[in-house]
Amino acid sequence: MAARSYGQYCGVTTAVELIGERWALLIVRDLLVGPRRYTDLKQGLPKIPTNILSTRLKELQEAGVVRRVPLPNCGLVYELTPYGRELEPIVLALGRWGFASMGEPGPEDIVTADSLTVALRTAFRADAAASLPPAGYELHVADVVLRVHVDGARLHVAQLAPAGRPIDPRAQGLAGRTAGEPDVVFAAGPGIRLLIGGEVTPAEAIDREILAVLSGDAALLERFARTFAIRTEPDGGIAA
Amino acid sequence: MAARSYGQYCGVTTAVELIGERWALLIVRDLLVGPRRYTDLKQGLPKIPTNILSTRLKELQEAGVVRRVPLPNCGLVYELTPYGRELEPIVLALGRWGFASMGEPGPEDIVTADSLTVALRTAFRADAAASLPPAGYELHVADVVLRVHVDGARLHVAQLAPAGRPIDPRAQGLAGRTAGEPDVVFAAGPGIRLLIGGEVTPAEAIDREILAVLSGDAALLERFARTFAIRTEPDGGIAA
DNA sequence: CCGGATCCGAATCGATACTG
DNA sequence: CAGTATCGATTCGGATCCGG
Repeated sequence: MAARSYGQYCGVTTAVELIGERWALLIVRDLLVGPRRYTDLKQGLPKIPTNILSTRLKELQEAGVVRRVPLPNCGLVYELTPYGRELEPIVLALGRWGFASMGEPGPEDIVTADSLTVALRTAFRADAAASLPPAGYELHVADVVLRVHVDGARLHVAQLAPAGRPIDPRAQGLAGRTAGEPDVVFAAGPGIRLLIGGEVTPAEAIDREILAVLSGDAALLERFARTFAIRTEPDGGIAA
Repeated sequence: MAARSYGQYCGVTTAVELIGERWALLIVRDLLVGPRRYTDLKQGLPKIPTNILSTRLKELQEAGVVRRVPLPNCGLVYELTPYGRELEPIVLALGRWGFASMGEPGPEDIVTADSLTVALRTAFRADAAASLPPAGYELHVADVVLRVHVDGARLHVAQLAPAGRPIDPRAQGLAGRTAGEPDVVFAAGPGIRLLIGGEVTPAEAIDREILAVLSGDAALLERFARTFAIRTEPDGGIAA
């Protein structure tokens, strides 16, 4: 095998040889949310060919990034090793960087539960959240529903939909019952990017129908916008 | 054009579409050191096919990462845009992450001036350096010679060899005359990785002929090892 | 020499079908 | 559920060539 080498003895080169192949970092992104079955990954990455998925999983295991874990009951999951988890700050930083270049979504572009979960993590401002009271949000984007709890500098995201079969049967029932009801429930389209990016205020977002409050206290959207923010500078750069 | 899309509306995906193609991040790595001509890049990435290099440069320009700048006298250089420079912490973090997986170099693996320069930046500990007196090092690895100056939390690296034609003719002569003579001059092979990784002490490195002091004060190697360090944990993780 | 463009075989990727 | 097999479409790699 010996993946096509760049022929350099250098840490960056080594890293790119390990996780630079097509799709590899997106697999890592989804596994950052939690262990996933082969099928979960396939659904979270609808356009990945199955042979590529299995090839990448093998390569990532060989690289020590991913581990294959048989489940006690049946089936198996892939999960990040501690070494793989070290990629978290890098993937989040890449997500912030790429955010500045996201235009309008193409007709084929979708939002998945895992990508949105990671997106919230990339935008999460622990510093800003720490000085705000705890809050629970329920966020609907396309067919994805996330229950988001912010408590001080801690962020917790649960995926209510699409509801895949839970990996751990003991988790059954916990999925829907996540630390009480949310304080506000709202639905958004891809334009939520504008809110995160600070290009519109929550009020403007509602006005322009980028976002709609389904229930709860609409005033909490202000707090949401302060908690999840990626401010891009005029030159495309990322502030703070 | 519309590069092969991953079909997701997500910051990480966007980032990977912009800089995830083969060779792209290595071009960025070299440009982080400074503006480079087409030929410089080709020499710094000896295994890149020239059509790939020009394709990538076009794509990176389109992505707003790289800018093509005609020189006043003649020729032209490529340089990172402010947006491209935002990748610096990401590339450095990737270099640290990949460092943990660098084994012995293969027979075809080389060390280039730019890759070694970036490697020093990835390993640089501003916090440790800040509490140490200023120091000048001259480092020889293969045919690369770097003049490294550390002054508090500031790191400056000049490339003495291989001596390419300077981009700015006014810089002529400055190349060799970099803020006085170094305090210590030493030569190393790929085993310098062990010193940076904390697997050997400077004394052991000299004993095992990983490193040889050519002139100056060998005691300064202790300071070098504290200034440039990537500590990897048993699981392959990266400490601090 | 610099800054590429062109051509072509080899390797990889993508889409679909199929299997234990 | 968790992949393997197949095969055409793309991309990559290596070499050569070209205009300034």
